[in-house]
Amino acid sequence: MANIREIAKAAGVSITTVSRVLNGHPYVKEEKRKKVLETIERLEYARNMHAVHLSKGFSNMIGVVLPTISLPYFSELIEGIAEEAAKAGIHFALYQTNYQLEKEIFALEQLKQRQVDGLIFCSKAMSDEELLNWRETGPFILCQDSREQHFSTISIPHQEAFRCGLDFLIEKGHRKIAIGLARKNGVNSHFRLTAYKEALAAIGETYREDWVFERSLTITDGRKLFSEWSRMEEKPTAVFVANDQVSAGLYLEARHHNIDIPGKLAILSCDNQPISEVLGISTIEIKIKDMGRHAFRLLQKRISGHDPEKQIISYKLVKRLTV
Amino acid sequence: MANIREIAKAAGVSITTVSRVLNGHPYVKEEKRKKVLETIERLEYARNMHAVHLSKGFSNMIGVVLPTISLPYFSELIEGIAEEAAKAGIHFALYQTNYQLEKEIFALEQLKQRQVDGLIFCSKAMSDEELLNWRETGPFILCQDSREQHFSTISIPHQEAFRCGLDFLIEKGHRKIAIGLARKNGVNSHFRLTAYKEALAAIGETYREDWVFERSLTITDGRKLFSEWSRMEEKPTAVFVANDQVSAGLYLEARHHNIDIPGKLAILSCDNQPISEVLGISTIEIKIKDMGRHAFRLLQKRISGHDPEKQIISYKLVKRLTV
DNA sequence: CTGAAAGCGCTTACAG
DNA sequence: CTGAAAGCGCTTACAG
Repeated sequence: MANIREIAKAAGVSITTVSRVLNGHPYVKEEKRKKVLETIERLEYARNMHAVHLSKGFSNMIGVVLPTISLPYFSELIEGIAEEAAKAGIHFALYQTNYQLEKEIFALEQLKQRQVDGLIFCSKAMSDEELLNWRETGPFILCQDSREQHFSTISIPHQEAFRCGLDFLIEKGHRKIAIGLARKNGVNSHFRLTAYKEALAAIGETYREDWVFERSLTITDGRKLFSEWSRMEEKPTAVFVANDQVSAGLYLEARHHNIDIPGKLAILSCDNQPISEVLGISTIEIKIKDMGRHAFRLLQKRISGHDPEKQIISYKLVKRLTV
Repeated sequence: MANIREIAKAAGVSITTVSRVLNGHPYVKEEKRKKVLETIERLEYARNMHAVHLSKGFSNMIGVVLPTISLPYFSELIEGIAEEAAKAGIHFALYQTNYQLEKEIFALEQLKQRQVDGLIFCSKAMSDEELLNWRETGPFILCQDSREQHFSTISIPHQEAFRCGLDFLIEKGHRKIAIGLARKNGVNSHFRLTAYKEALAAIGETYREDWVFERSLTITDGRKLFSEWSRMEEKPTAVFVANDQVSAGLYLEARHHNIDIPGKLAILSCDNQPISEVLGISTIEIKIKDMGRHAFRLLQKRISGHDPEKQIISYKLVKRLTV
């Protein structure tokens, strides 16, 4: 395929001039510009971006690190990122980790090798302390809270939001409340658990470990959660789970077994995905797509040398029929 | 950041030798190899991949072109692609098009500029004829059927699969059957429509345009579909829709209005996502993730110079409670 | 406004 | 086994 030298020769100008036309520089006589453009068209020339990247030192590509894309939470987050990235003419590569540390390290190595200009961690397994070691490697941001001041973060105030949901349940008369968490060791789960313990303390209930369900992420997990609930001797009257997929599974399975909702079992979740609306499930709305959009802009700022900053995304209780 | 020259100097060897170590070439004295590795470690050296790509002429990165990632169909497809790509140590960039022609052209231009080594079209708006003009640009494959012999394709035999679903409905006594399609002008929709017309002809029913719902993709679309159904003077007794999201929306809304399913309204869809299992919706199972895996391998073959080939993914009728 | 030349950081025949 | 040198295809001060 043609390269810049051939274009220059064919158009009867210097390589420099071709490059100027390519990059939209001013100071090129209109006549020459036309000639060059014409030649490019005729020879079907396209720049070799590898050379451009080597020369310029960056690639206009960022990396998005996440456990899996098949959860609505993450695919919405990506949508938001993708939207802003497209506007800015920036590409992105996806690094699926399944929360495996080595996959996260792999992504960081890509950053080090300049494969990408920056990284967005949608969620991670690596500890903040460990990630701190990579600080000099290149710019990255987190879509979760961190007290580490060197990290730019965008997050939902999970503790506060979760507490808001718990208080709503309590206000509705519930005292026997179980919760479902996405991961055992995630940051978000940590904050939610804290909110849970605080809320229990506030109403004088004791914390029961068997009322904290873990690894609840999918519809299928929600269905399993119902089985566990129904096998319990002493049953919680309300279950507050991590996302609408879980609540959908739980709700549908419960309905299937003719459980009175919210009479016998109240259900609350987070996200406000379409499915929760169809099913009439009460939920805490989180604007995930917005978070993705902001995440991208935040990374852009870091890439262009701004100091780290912390951003917060708002949430909102959506009352429907399951509480 | 350190470059290969500094490593060479610090290790007391030539640049060539460092490169050999980096690339795992044989013929490097163990002693030197160790020394180089040590130096790399000490200086925290990482290759600048832009230079590697320029030198080698490829980037180990492919592009995945798709309308949106927030539909389960596509996110599963990506999962399959991602899985194989990770095994092969290949990255991928996502190009979301929303079926906009210029976005698809953009992706093809990236290919031309060597930004990616190849392209997987998960679904596209561009016609086969137009895409044919890009044949010389670089390797790409389609995840849909095409009679164009120059394209590698992997596909579900949509016409056959859809007919299988229709025959199942007919066998159950339905004659007034409506269908829902994802897009008006998609290839898949075309095949499904053909199957529909053939099935109607086979039972001597006339084709009614108002019984073909279009743009039915999401849960919300499924709910709308129910409203349309309920407003109809003459109601179809069965609706066969494009995916489990739509059938879920339709089913839930119908249940909400106390419609007897399948007595008053039979529902069938395609995919067999978890949600169809939870709701007990009959569906045609399509192994989308498998398709993604094979799609990646198919592209790999094209990239390494193999001739185009056509692959088919199997399907299976899953009988549950809605028919 | 224009061009010759150095530089980006690798890989890889080629010669030893 | 090893290294000097050419080459990948651009960009960008610098000098005019």
